[in-house]
Amino acid sequence: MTCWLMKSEPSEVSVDDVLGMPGQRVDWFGVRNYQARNFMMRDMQLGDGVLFYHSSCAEPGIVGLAEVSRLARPDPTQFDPQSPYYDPKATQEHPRWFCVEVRMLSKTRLLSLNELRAEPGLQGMRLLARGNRLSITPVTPEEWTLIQRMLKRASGG
DNA sequence: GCCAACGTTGGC
DNA sequence: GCCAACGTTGGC
Repeated sequence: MTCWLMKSEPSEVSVDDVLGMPGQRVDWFGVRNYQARNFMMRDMQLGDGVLFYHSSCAEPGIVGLAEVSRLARPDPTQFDPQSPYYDPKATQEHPRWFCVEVRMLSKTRLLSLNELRAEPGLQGMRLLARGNRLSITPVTPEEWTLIQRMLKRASGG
């Protein structure tokens, strides 16, 4: 099993939003970066673990545990002229953008970006790499295990 | 709002 | 294929 960290802006789709959706499932629409798309298209498997991360907000960090619940399929928003994610170069025959479906397993405490940065075992984490802007990044098994342990600890220390 | 860093576009 | 210009991300 591969694990992933997936960023979402809570003003668009928050962890609580997903928990309120049928089956606690959400389509990961709106990815418009080829690297992130390729992770979804080529690498994600059913049951892959997902760290749900809030970005572009007051308290960025991990806020939930989820899993890949459906394999990649064309992102419908690319075909919708009313959508901010509309892509005029995409066609039904040749879609450009794909999305997986993610199912929230549990809300966690906020594991803040600062706390992740301060953890010696996470110095190589892709999320924390200088200049990283990717909205989907792989998480190694070691990082995954360590983060599970951190989530069980109280925050602030 | 600022700005560093990165990705994409398009002329050549 | 190069690369300057531009747009976006995302923390602060």
